[in-house]
Amino acid sequence: MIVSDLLAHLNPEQRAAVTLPDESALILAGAGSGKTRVLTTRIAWLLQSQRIRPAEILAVTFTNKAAREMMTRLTALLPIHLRGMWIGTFHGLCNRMLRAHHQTAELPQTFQILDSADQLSALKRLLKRLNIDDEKYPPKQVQRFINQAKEQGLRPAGMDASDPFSQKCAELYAAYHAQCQREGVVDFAELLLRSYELLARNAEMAAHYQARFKHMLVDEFQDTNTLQYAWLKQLAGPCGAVFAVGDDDQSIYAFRGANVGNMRDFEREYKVRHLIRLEQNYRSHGHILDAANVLIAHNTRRLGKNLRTDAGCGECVRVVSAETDSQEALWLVSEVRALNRKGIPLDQIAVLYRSNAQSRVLEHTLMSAGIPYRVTGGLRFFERAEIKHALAYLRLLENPDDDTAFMRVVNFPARSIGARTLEVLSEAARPLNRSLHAAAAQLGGKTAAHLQRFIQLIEEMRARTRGLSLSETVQHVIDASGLVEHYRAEREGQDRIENLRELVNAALAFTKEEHAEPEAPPDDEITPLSAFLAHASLEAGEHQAQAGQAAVQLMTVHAAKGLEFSAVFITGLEEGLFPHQNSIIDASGLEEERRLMYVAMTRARARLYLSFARSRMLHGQSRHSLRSRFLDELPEQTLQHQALHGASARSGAPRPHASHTAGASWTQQAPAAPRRALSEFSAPPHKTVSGFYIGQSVSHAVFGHGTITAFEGNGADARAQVKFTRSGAKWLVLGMAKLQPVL
DNA sequence: CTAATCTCAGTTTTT
DNA sequence: CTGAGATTAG
Repeated sequence: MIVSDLLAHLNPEQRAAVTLPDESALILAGAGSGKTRVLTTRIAWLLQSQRIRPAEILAVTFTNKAAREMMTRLTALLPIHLRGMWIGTFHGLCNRMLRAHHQTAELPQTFQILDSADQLSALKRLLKRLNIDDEKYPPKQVQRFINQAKEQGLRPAGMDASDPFSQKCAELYAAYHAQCQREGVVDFAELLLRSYELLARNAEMAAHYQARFKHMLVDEFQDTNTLQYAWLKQLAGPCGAVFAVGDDDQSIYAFRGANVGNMRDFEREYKVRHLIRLEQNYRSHGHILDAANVLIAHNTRRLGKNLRTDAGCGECVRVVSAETDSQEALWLVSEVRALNRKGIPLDQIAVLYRSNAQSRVLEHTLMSAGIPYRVTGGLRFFERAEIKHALAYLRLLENPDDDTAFMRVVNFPARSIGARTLEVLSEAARPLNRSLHAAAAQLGGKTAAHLQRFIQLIEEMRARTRGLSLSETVQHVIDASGLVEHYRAEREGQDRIENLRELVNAALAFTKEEHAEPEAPPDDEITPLSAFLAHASLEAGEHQAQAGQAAVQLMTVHAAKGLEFSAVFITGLEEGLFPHQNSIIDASGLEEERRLMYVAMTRARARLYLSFARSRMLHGQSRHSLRSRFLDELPEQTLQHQALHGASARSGAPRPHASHTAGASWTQQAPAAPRRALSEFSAPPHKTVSGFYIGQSVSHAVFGHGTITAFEGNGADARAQVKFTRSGAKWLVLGMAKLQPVL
């Protein structure tokens, strides 16, 4: 691809951004303005027209997905190899840097990365060890404190605590740090801070990197926190050109430490002469865009931006009021059907909500109607319990002193090593300042016998896996640890075993990928296992990717950022819910909620629905609420109102006299017979097994009423998982169970 | 040491 | 109403 061709396809602002001279610039990229395109084209332009070498470029993103996408697009664009270019997430790049300089950074070569859950359990262990009342110092709060401190670039020594709580937390920070150091582990924030300190303390090294990276490109700059910005500055040095792309109107992670102020600071500190606004929107139709523009204009302290489109006005934004949440869900189902009939694929329809709890009713209603859906969010692959168990064994192979991993699996599967034994062990380890593993070896007595067996098991595993490939190692570990055996005995264990097998595949795939990308740090030999473990920590894995089958997309507004859909439903637009109660109290919180609403609206291409319910089941009881103030901030001429009431309201709302569960009465009154629903779809939405299908309502002689949620096996072995209203989920052999369809 | 029972809180979460 | 986490009984 010739770069001039690429440039010809850009609009003037995009082109201006792509071809900016060798200096720092801030690009205000509105929603749907071709941000990624500008970023990748800029890199292509630098390489081809400016004779910049790949090794002189660093591009940083927040998510692995964004990094991958940039990589993919670049390789499609350019014939040359991108060897030497640093593209990745903040954490990924810091990891790479720390591995390369582990000695200077005072880390073991095989340091492990703690994810948030690991960090929390490490802290709990610490509190217990120090006999600290976790009522007074809740682990979660201590965790927050430490991470916030790190994100400010602070170490315990440099903290001046004003109150006793902070004082104690600072002490705990110090103790936690010592513990991590002893165990050879780092948490997410530590990756960044260590990397930052590495450069700050080694002028020579800093100078090396500063000279190397002549161009640094930053995606989603509005989401950077104080430490990430400091890291960038450190790496860029006085001469590096930083190309920052972001949108202050889409800053929705302030609650997590993101500092939009970085944009203003950057503008000032880097004396940015070129502030380019990308205001041409290629996604949404006119009315949708107008409505979003007017909404976000209610925020103060903006850098200022107004999106425009060449597409026509398009359809009006539909504002729908329902009596109850279940009526809202019923309406949504019928609307989804209508859209699908009109030819809009299900995966082009998104249902968004403010908080995860809201998905429940929606899921239930969609399932009863037989409409396939996919929920984004929830547990990801590497976060599943069985996977974390397997990884813990692997971590112990790599580093026996990793006490977090040790504690996780020392008694899993059960080996009769209980709380008492472990207390004794930890008591023994403390004065020695040794790891649990090391202390166990020296522990005598009969209680220690089981413990010795465990130590032996780990050592045996290490011996047996020496020389094996990565995937063979994983395979050996899941067998030898007894994990597979343990789950085989469990009723719900089949899925977990499946996931463990998947882990072996993941290891195999990882080995292949690494081979394709020869980007190992130059000076040190990192073991494949260590690299794989880092990969597992840094990339939690796709959100349960259901092999691309057409399904309605359900997710929180946060999760929808960066995505786009033909039709978008924003549900639960009620005061207290969206904007959320906890955010209403102060102006900045409210503005972030408004930005959230703005992000949600700008996901839609052709059709946007905004709905709210006057009463909603919340925490087990129905609550009345007012329509969201955001609805009143939209321009009337872009809207089209609809109020739901009457028959469907009654059928969807058995509330006032509901002594039986909503679920049971609901399903009986589900308006559409599922079989008819099937014919309404252009493509059959689900497969049938012996005449049954996922989402079907059935009844069983013993267990009562339920819904089919999954299938496995075939022929005479075919089994269905049924979620029973009263007795929970069960696997039933279809040939035996005599399930009756309920209409 | 496990299993059953109770209590209690209950936004959003790229790494 | 749910689900996690702690407490208590076998």
